[in-house]
Amino acid sequence: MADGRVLQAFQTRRHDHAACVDRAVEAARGMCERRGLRLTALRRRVLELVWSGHGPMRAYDILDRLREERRSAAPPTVYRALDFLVANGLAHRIESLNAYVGCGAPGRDHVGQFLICRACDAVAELDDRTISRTLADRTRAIGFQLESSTIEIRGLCPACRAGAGEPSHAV
Amino acid sequence: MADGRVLQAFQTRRHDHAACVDRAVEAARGMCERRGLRLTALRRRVLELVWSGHGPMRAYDILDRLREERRSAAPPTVYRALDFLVANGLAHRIESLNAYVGCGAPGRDHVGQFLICRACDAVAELDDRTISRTLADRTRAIGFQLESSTIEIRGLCPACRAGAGEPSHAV
DNA sequence: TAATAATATATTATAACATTACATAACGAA
DNA sequence: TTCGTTATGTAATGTTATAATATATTATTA
Repeated sequence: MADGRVLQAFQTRRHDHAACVDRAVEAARGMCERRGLRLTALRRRVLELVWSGHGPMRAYDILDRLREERRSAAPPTVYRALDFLVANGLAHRIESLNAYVGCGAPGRDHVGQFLICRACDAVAELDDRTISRTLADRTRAIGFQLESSTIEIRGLCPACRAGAGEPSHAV
Repeated sequence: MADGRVLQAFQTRRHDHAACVDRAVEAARGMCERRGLRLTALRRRVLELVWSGHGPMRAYDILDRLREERRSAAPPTVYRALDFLVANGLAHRIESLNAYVGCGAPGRDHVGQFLICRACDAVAELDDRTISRTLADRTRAIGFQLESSTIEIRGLCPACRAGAGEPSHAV
């Protein structure tokens, strides 16, 4: 009943974030190789920037960072790279924020369910089968054919809810 | 188990849409009166424009229509009216479309779950307690405190799924 | 009913988000 | 190498949304 998983959990303040980024890039490299996709330097760099925190990154924030290294960067540069990442399951777009997060389980077929902490700005990604099955069942019950879904939940993450102590955060 | 309701169903092609608009305006008037809110001419007109179809209306489309009658209309004019309508439960914003729909059950306390037909552009609004309870249960299970949610489902409505015949549409 | 306070709207400007269109460059297969 | 494909550069513009300030309208109450 309660299968499905937390694909990207809330992180503690002092986790090794460089390792998160490395893991994401490594996973992306493997996935692209297997599928014959080109993880170009630009796409790889945008992926790193998307992963520069565990919080949502906006396109123009990424663009600003990119420009520091690549004079030619312009809006299409970053939007094209983001489109590639999203199309191939390496990142997700958060509609309610016009922003992007790295995918915690690239390659795994899933619909994302996102928990967004309003206090620390971190995002966790779920693939909870109970939720997706319920949505499928209930929409089918009224004759609607589900093709894709946007599930974005705002609230307080466990650490921020506890208040002080060891809050998780967006890095 | 399957309580909750369809707050705004998909409509048939030939339903009396003027009656939908009238009903929405009448409900809004009653609700504003009970709560001491001012349903000004502008807000009422924007509500009518939001309801001019059963599909999502974008702010600048509303603005264009409004300008035909009110020379002074500018972006803040329509955004302020939309903010009022959304804040008071008379309309909902569809995040994944940057657009707005009239609420099918103003006054009723509910979280919206939206079914958006990609073929005819119509939107149905659910308040399915099985879905909302599942979301609450599953997020609580991982320690997250849910405050609000965005649930937007894309796919095919019953009529468009059937193909020909009597497709529903956005009016 | 005139003064006042609160709310709503007008107006101008600009911020924030995203795409179009076309040129050039890099890559990869024949 | 040539050619076709894919990726990136470049300029302009389209779309969505808000800031800031002024004015008008409405409601209250002295």
